[in-house]
Amino acid sequence: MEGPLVKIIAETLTELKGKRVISTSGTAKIEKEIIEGKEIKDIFNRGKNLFIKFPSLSIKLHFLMAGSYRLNEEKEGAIPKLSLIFNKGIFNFYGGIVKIINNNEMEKVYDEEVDVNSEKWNSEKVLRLTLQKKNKLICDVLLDQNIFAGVGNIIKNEVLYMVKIHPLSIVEKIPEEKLKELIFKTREFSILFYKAIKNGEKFGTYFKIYGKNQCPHCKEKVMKEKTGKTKRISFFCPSTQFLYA
DNA sequence: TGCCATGTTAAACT
DNA sequence: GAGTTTAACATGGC
Repeated sequence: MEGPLVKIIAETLTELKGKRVISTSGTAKIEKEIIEGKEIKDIFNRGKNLFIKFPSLSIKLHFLMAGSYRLNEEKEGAIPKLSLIFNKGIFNFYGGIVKIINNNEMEKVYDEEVDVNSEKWNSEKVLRLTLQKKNKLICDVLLDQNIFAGVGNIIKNEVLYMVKIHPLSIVEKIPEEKLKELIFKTREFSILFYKAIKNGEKFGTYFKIYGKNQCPHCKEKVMKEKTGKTKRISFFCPSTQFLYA
């Protein structure tokens, strides 16, 4: 699940703010008791991570591919990883990963300035961090959550296609202006993605290359292969997208 | 029905 | 020790 969707979930869950956790349950191997009796101070996302913030510590939820949640109901045939039980109501989280981290660490490790959907997104910082990965493949760098928090495999493929850069291009070989264009496009597309889902549009409405067979630009067959260290699938058109190598 | 994938982490290797 | 590969997790969709 990519950043824009997690942001929407975080916004949906803000109604839990101010609620006190009466008890907890679930299969997650964490010290759940530690949050019992505590009040939810905030709910927000940083990239793909969803944070439920309590005084001094936070629960970090990650949806991975197939995570989900239910508010005030159970999900049929699934066992919660974590349930937060309130005086009135319950929050259930399924699949994914649950962790408890302290708030100092949260602020230190999960930088809002690299979150493609954050108001504090800082393009100069993202450029600086990207340039440090000079000999890496751009397809891998785009998935680096310390630089492009919230960007997932779909956004990766779409933005590379939009700016016509081949996924196997090497960072230091890409002209800086072109790299800037790519960086701004990750932001632009992530916001578009967010707004589309908010407006109830179908998931995938704006995809041009992800999951496609034919390049919309030159009509050639789209390549589909696992690329880079991350070995995630890249959909790309070798004719339309230039290989900087 | 079986397999893949909007993803990450830790263990097991080399 | 560093780098790479595999396994595990969970489930909707094709």
